[in-house]
Amino acid sequence: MLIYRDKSGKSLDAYPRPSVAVDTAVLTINEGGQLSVLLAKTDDSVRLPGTFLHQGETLADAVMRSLSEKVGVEGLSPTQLRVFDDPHRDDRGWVLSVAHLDAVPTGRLDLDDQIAELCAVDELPDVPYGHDAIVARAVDALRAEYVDRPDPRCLLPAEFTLRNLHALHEAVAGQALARDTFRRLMEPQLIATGEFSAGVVGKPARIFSRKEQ
Amino acid sequence: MLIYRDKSGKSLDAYPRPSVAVDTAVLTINEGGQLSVLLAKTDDSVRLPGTFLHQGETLADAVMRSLSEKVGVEGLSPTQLRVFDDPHRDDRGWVLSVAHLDAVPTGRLDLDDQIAELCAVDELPDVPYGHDAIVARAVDALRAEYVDRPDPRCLLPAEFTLRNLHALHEAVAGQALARDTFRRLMEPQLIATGEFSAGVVGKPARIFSRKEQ
DNA sequence: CAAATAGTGTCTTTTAGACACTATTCG
DNA sequence: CGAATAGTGTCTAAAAGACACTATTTG
Repeated sequence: MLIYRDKSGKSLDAYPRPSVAVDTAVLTINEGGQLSVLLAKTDDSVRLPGTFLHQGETLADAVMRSLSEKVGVEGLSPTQLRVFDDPHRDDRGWVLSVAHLDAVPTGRLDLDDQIAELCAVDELPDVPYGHDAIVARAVDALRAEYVDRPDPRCLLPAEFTLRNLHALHEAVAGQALARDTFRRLMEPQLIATGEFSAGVVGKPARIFSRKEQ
Repeated sequence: MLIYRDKSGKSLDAYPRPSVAVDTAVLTINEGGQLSVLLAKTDDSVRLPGTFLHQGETLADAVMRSLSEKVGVEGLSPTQLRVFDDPHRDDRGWVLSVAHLDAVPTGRLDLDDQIAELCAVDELPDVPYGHDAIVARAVDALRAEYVDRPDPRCLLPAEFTLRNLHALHEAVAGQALARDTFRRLMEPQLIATGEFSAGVVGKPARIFSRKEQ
């Protein structure tokens, strides 16, 4: 490894460096069909799950490690949101936090109530470290991803009806979406399996799957 | 300040920490009316201007400090793009880089050719450290900002004609924009000063100013 | 006057939204 | 059969695009 020295001859190591943390807003649809965020319970507060970045690790790896340890969910795809960089935001010292968004498939979380809980994003309690801003931004980012695509985060199972997809989109958007316009936009982006739903009242619905992405 | 210790009793300081740099894609419109990016010349390469984050400093401050030192431009508004976090991207050691976007008013740069140059974004040469990806992302972000607003980065002077604004938008978008649609979208978002342009061939054009943002 | 630019009016196409109607299932 | 849901067709309103026409200046 090259040793870098600046104009005054100091090496890189001579300068103070910040600790770097990752905090993640894990979004999912709760049992009531509401867009919700995963919160970790600590001794004195409720906050987003996070961890410090280890040497040789990417930010995405750190996010996945923290989620694997705290909620036992694997195989996600964290997306960076922004860096929170107020030098005094953390009373433990100089800590930069890189906020992330991730999403877990509907109903796939099996939480230990002692350490974690789901909270609907429009009923968020007070959380420390500006984590409410991270949640707001994560929700905006997820909404933007879902505006014109069926299910980019694979929140539904591999096969689903247009009704399932419509309900998912309404949960993500937080508002009612016109049925007709939704259909016109989504149907061309799906593959009809030829199967039909059964067992519930009403005409059986075509079952679709996602196109390869 | 509280001393934080983790489960194993170590304090925050006991863990290795990365150096954190900022790199900025400074976009402007060059004299030929092309969207261009500012590149800093070093002994052995051409790259985006950047610096290391100092203690007690925000990322935005570090960006503004580097631009003030390198190109003598003040009063900008850096926007975070993303963190580049490949542990081996920098051969000087473990360095995270936070990429930023900024924009300087058209023609306001007065560059020293020895240390900096403007380069049209669609004619970018090879640059190290994945800086080409930063430029691409900065261009996307700037385009998104200009899609539905007149001049959010104040690239034009305080007063301008619709023709000036149209030319700016075509430079940012990198493609021709229909005159009629552009007019319909922008005119309601501008304030007519009551003044008219003069001295060039053609009917004098109304002069507009930006609404307070 | 010719060339160049600004500004307005209007027509068409496309898209979004609303809504009605038919089809098929369960209980 | 009635309630519930799926799927299709059609009408209307809004937006985008195309284009022609008029207005006003310079040279």
